[in-house]
Amino acid sequence: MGPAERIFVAGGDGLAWRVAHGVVRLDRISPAGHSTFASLAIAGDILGCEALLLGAYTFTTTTLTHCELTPWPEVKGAADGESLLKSLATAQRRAADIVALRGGQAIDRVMRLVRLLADRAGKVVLPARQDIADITDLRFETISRVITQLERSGVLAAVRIEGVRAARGYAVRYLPDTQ
Amino acid sequence: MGPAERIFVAGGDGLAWRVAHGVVRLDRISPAGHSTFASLAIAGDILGCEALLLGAYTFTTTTLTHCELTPWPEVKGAADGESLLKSLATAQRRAADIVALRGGQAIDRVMRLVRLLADRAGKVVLPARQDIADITDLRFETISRVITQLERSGVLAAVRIEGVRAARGYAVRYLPDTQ
DNA sequence: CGATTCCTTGAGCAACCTCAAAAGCGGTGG
DNA sequence: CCACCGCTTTTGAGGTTGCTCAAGGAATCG
Repeated sequence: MGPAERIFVAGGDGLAWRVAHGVVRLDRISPAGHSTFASLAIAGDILGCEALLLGAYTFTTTTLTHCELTPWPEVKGAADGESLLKSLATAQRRAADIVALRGGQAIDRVMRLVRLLADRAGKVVLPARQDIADITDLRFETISRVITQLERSGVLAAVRIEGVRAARGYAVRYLPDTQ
Repeated sequence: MGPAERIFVAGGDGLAWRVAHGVVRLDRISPAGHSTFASLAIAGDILGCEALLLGAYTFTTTTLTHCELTPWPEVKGAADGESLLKSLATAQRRAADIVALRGGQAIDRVMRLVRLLADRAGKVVLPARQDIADITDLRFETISRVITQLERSGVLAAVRIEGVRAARGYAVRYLPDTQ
């Protein structure tokens, strides 16, 4: 799937998915109907497994970058206690990551997000400025300024990303750092 | 348990618990050893169920108010897929609540927390200023000023809380509101 | 090539932070 | 009972970060 595509909608029913590649945004929908950022899912995370029991998705999900999703569980009926518990533990840790993305100075929030999304080699395709702003609870103008600053200081460098059409990627310096 | 007591420590092993009453703080411990706020657990939430599978708690947990905890699951071996999945769904929603506590203006963050912690009747025992500050990513001086402002404007009123020794409680007006 | 959307940059302002001092609160021991 | 200690909370004054509003530039898509 490309960026900015809807995967499923809160309240609907359907399968669960594993994010094989890419970044997915989870939004909670208020009674009034407007959506607020709730969480992120990245490679390895499970999406929508609550629907297996409850028959309804909790969040509305949207791709923020090019994404690959695979049905979960791979084998029907294999959603046993152990795999669910592992999924729960991952979700808890991911939630703590997201909370951390909303604390501290603007530049630190953005760098924490960059590190969260970067692959081992330090390559990363960032979401749109407005999505980064929603994630970090900053304004998109602030995100723009911070990224400009990071480029000028050499922490981020624009690079071609192979295999992803029309996506501007970055190479990140100082990857192994303060978590 | 009283306030500011340690329940369990990240990396340790032990039982899982259900929060019957009170507010519990979850902290992630960095490799360097200093702890950062990760999440909250309130009445009904499950604590440390990841240790049932992994043999190690993910977070360090501390009580923020007077708390009652009960072992979970109530019946040994009853931690089946269904109850785990329900616990997972609750944890996801709680995580979204916490993320929301770190967005918007200071007064809105504090009020969102107050509403999250208040009981049906609108009574609430708040955590210490410093803990509220850690939760909302504000400074404790800011929390103090905001609470003073809420008292002066009549949104919060100091009250006696029955059955809790030496705890200053508040009554909250405007409970059923923007979530 | 025009339309739309996203991104960049600037200038002034408001919200929150920092630093500091003093007051309140709870426990301990004379 | 009162004096003292440590810790938390309150309050003030001034500084900084990030927000608001605005305008123009770049990218994308039909």
